Amino acid sequence: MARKPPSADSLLQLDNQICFAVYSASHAFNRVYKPLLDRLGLTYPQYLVMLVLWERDGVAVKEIGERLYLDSGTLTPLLKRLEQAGLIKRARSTEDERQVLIGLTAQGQTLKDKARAVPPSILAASQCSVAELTAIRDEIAALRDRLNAMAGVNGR
Amino acid sequence: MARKPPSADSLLQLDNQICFAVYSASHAFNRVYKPLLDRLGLTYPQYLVMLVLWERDGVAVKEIGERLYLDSGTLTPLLKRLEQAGLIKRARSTEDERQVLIGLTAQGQTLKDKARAVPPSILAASQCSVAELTAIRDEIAALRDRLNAMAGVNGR
DNA sequence: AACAATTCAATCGTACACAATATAAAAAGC
DNA sequence: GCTTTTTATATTGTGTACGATTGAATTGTT
Repeated sequence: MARKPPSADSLLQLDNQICFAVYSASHAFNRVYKPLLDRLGLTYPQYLVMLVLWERDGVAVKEIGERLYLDSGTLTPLLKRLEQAGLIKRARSTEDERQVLIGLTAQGQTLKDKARAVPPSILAASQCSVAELTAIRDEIAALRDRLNAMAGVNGR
Repeated sequence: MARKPPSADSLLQLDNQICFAVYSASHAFNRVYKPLLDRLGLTYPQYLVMLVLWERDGVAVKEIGERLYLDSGTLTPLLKRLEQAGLIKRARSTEDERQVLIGLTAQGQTLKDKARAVPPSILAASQCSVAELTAIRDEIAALRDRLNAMAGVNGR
């Protein structure tokens, strides 16, 4: 058995772990988003749901879950709060009554205009060029997809 | 009114947002970690606290919070669960009674040996070279630090 | 047609995460 | 010395996250 390398346990060191970098960056993003989203009356996961709906209206809960990698246990109460806020409506599909279709209300549609102000503010806060952010984004997304494949999550 | 440009609202598209890449990657990491950490009887945030303590024992709650970017509202109940599990002990500092010092129990020390198996498994799941992961890690950490600076979070 | 297997959403229990507030100890100012 | 301010932790309330289970609806198979 060989002796330990010079920096014993370096793999267990917090700052060496990519997962912690990602975990803490996620929180950091949330902190930057919060004041911006407060103006829209949304939390960050709620904002993600709205992004999905602004891309395509009238989606089943399951599809929202597939796009955001969230399950019904998370989405059901979140969607109820969005409904409470008057931004979406929930209705069982008539073709397949197992599904609940999520649609935007007029108010939910309108909110998109205010939301356009958000991404530029984030870009500014990151103090990065668009090219840099795009590169990191694609690397992280690729890493995420490999991890999800490993954990048996079916992608989009 | 002009027609929409080819990629109207591209900034609002889910997959174009780096924050979503980070957010979803963080969840993906959690999914990969879960079965590994279940064997240690830890959740991921609990594992992070243990990493801090394995690096240096007998730290105040505040310092743990600074390293992990978490506040007492998160840490207090988490630390109580770790105490319940017999991995740590909590004791008010005698010099400064505002501080609660967190120390490893013998059992908490021992757990480090089992924990050494975790990082290699993560590395394998990522299907990346160490060099690639290191590069992404440092980019994300740098981004996180800029975002935190923007949000007024005092670094380490 | 009948029934087993699957799918989808909801529910429940546990565990973060953070804002806001409370409390108590220590430090600073006068 | 005594008040004010700051600091460290704890508490409470709201909102995610996710595993496990349930129940209703659909599909697949015989």
